Amino acid sequence: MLGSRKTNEMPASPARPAGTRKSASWTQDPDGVRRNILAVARDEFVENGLSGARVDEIAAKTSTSKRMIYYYFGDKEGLYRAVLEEAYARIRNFERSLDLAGLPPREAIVSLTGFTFDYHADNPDFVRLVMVENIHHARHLQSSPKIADLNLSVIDMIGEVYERGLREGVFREGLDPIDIHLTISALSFYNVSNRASIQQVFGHDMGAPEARERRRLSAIETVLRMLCR
Amino acid sequence: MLGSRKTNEMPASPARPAGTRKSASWTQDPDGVRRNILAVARDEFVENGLSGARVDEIAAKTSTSKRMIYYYFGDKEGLYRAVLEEAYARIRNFERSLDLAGLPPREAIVSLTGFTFDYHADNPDFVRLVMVENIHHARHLQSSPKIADLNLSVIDMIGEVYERGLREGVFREGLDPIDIHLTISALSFYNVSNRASIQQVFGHDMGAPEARERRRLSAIETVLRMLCR
DNA sequence: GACCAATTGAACTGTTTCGTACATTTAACA
DNA sequence: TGTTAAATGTACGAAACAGTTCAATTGGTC
Repeated sequence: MLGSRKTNEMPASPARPAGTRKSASWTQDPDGVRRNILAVARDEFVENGLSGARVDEIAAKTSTSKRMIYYYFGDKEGLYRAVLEEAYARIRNFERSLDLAGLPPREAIVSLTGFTFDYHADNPDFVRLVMVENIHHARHLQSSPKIADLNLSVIDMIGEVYERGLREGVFREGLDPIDIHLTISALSFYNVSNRASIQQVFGHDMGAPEARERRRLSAIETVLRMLCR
Repeated sequence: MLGSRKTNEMPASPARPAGTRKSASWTQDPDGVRRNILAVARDEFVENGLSGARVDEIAAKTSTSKRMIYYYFGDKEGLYRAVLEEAYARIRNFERSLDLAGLPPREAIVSLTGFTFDYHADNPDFVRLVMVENIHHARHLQSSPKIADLNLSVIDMIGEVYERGLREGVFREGLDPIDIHLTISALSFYNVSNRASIQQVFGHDMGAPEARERRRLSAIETVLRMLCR
């Protein structure tokens, strides 16, 4: 089975022909180099964790050199922090793209749960990065600015939908938006984060398309039942 | 705040007075030494992951020496595997202690969910170890014998209770015992595994007693609603 | 108290790994 | 075309680290 682990190649600059790494002539493309390093680094951190990842290995897989990693990111932790920030920026973007205000409460919850589930299933790298970060007690999230403010928007979104559902009489009272979010997240996260151990212990592959689809429907149903009267 | 990270000291042998590590005289207590090493190693692996943990550091924190680690466990991976096996053996024991057959279906599910939730909350080390193992694609669970058979019992237990609930008309049809288990696990695991990142992003501490209790009730309620007509 | 096997200590080895020094090349622009 | 600052390559240093060597000590047993 080939290509199960496809490395994010992404040439640093279009002017540097693929296969001719480190050729004599190149176009200045600091942003491309940065992105290239970040993509490779994410793969490595996701695969081996923070301590497990090797700077030399990352360097070897980029179109540039180890020198550039330190040039742009300072040190290994700086690189890791950049990877982490990018990952969180992405999911924020995703969440912003949701427009629940236009949907009836029930449909809004179905949509939110489905999208959240899919985002996790489609982006195991994000899930694994969050796992790695939690092993490190989220120390790097802490030292990183601009992460705190963003994700509160999800809670606000849920709060708005929940209020609406309450007024329309479809949702039951006494629920906490954070609790709702945690439930949706837990049901979306766990299948991906614990896929390997579940596979080993139960011989059940959560990644298989049918299993995933069944689990998706189950998650949506569960969240609905949690909310509705 | 002292003692938030209490190292499992556990002297290797009673005859070796605490504080007098490596004294001239000792009692033969291979099992005690083994347990001491395992306890310290678990702390280190749980705290730093497999790659992050340092054999020298583990050795320094035991009442014995690095030599003994290699003497008993072969190498770092062997030690890690032993820690992992012990952790799974423990939760198996816990699960065996449950007697759901004597309870009416609803109460059985309430009990199972509550106990599972509590076990995870009370044993963050187990949760973190499973996270570490999943980062490594559960490679060590695979190479370890005797892990597969044990946990199927939970599924059987759930299956039995579910069947009973169906016959008595309290549960709805069409559910899969594995799916039920995954839901209970997800709701129990996530709060612990992602506690640090949730704390950072939402400023909400899942570990605080009130938050934990609220979440516990929510999990039970959610599982009940998932199952009942 | 003598013997043997289990158990232990300390120093050491070879490798891995992060990070840097230093020289050099190149793009951009006057 | 000459100047300058940004960008890059190579080779190296120093520390960290897993695992080993070799000798020695000790407990149990007869």
